Amino acid sequence: MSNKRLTVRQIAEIANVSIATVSRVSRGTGQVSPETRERVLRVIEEHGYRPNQLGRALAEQKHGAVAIVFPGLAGPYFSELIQGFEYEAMETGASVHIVGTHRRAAADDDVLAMSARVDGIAVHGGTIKEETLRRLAADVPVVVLAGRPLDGIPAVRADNSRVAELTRHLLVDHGYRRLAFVGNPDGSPDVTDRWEAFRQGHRDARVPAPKTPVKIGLQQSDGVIAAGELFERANPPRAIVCANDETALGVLIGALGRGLKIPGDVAITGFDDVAMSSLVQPGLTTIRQPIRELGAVTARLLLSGLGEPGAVMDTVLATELVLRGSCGCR
Amino acid sequence: MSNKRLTVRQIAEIANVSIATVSRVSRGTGQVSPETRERVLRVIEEHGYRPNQLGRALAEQKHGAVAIVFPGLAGPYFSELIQGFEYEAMETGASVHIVGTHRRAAADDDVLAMSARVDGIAVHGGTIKEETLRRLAADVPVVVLAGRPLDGIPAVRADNSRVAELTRHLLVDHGYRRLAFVGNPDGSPDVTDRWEAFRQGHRDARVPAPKTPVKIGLQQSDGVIAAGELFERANPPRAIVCANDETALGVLIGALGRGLKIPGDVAITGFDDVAMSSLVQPGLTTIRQPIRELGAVTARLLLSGLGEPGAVMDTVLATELVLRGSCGCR
DNA sequence: ATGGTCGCTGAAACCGGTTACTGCAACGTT
DNA sequence: AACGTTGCAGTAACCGGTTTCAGCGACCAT
Repeated sequence: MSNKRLTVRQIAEIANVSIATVSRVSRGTGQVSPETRERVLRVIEEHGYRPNQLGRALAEQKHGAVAIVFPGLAGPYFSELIQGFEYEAMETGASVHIVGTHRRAAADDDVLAMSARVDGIAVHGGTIKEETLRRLAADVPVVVLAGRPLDGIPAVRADNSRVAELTRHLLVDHGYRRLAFVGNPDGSPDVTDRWEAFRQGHRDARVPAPKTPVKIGLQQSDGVIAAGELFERANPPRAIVCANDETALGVLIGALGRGLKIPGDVAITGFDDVAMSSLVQPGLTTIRQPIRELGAVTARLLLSGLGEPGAVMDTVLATELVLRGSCGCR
Repeated sequence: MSNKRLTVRQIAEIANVSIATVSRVSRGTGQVSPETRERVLRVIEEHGYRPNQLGRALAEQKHGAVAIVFPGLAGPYFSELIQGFEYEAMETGASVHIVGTHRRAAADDDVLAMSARVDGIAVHGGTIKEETLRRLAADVPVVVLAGRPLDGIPAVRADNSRVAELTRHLLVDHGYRRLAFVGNPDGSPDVTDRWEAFRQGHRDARVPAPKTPVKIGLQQSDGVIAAGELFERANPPRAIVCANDETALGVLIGALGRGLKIPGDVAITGFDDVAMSSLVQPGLTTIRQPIRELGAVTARLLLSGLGEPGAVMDTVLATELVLRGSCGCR
């Protein structure tokens, strides 16, 4: 029943005014006499007129939309992140495009093409090549989400260095030795930082750190796989620091499935503090990062225009150590 | 370094042709002599010209974009679904808008507003009011995803009736009595259908079905909560049929945390067959639905135009019973 | 030589809005 | 009475593409 939408000119004709006046009334700008406004409003109401988004966008020279680029959206982390971003964007009247690069061959090209459709793009750290990122930033405002600033491209991220504190806690407060790190530092800037902080924690405690991490993805199922590898070792780790809660929960499930006691046989920690982490038995010791806020701040930054002068280049949100049972506390 | 983009007219002037010719060359339509084409292409190449998306969209009267509306995107189900949708849409050159209605007060209005920005909208079952859905469909092509067709609005969904077969398997093949259903039929059409099929399975086996389900959300953490309720009952269920794998995994974690044996003390089943389900110990008996394909089919349907005549009104994708250890098999 | 066809190209209309500028009438000031 | 403001509304240009239609020269057939 899609009857053709009316245009400004038709509304103008019906209301017996010019298109300029219709536009002024519909967007509430400029001055219009009360009677005229009333009359035009009635006509608009009656015919359910809503200005065509394309015409408006072309005239205003802006899309009223932003995009968020991320690897794939598996797990609560990305869900929260995107919802935070989307909620904030919608609040400002901007719609949100998504581009998942996972499983896509020409991802970088797709991202570049997206620049023609939006007023700004948030790119999750580690999803596209630096070179692509630079070219993208030449076309449209860009913010790196969960990564480091690059050549004038601002970033929004969480304080990953707190993993050093967590590591120190395991080494010093609990006296554990033989820690393992689960996560692939090559995959994302976040994991790079956390692995680095893990090693820093060892240095701080003057304990030698493991040479390599267990390189694996960030999903719960990856954690289960990691558990398989770690617990089959001749000399399994006493404590496992995971790059995020998802993998930590996977490791935890893998451990429980093997009849291991947590934290008696092995301590496990994560990063994020997702909903599940406080529900499992024992509760997962982790580092809380404000995921939703991360997305929201990014959206705000993107939509605030990214003015040249004293622009914010690096926004680091505070994180917090959350001690529960899985590390041996309590 | 955002040097202003060149327009058709500028390219035309440089190449010494008319804007019509530039347009013809850039989009490869109409006939242009080889030499002219070559010359224009060179200019386009040199200046990195790419047609402005807004101008093009206005002229072509289409956005080149579709939207997907869903409650919230927690869990692997929505991830897969959206990725399937997005991948297929991108393949066709359409970009994807997302609208999460979770936590949003004016969700219905937002969805309606979105209709001005896209060529089609996929709405996940149960996210907006039927009335809104109807009004939406008056403006733009709509497909209901994981729900039933409504007044000429086509739907794409999975065969939920297989839950009856699963229920029969638990009742007859394993001889369990006292089954419980975890999931809220009021929340989504999928759960409504599965609850209905659960009762049908009881009728088929001539066993009285429980009066009410455990009304709870679809996330893993909800499953943990459901476990709390079920296992504290005086007469806990012998088998638990969950509305999806997420809650089933939550229930499983809750059961393991209480030291219960699966399937010895309690059998647990899910729906979806997400990655985790084959990794837990014991493996989760579930019903596999082609989530990705569901999203992809929806996108294809939306982008194929939804022609009037013999249009497909209801697409039901096949599901498959996957028997693993959690029901007592093996 | 004339008329018709074909291949190529350009002028101009169009998509549907926004807005700078202009004009007009009513009013107040000297 | 002449002149400057002020409030309101319309004309037309513009945003950046696509596409219809017409024109023009080359070629071929009569």
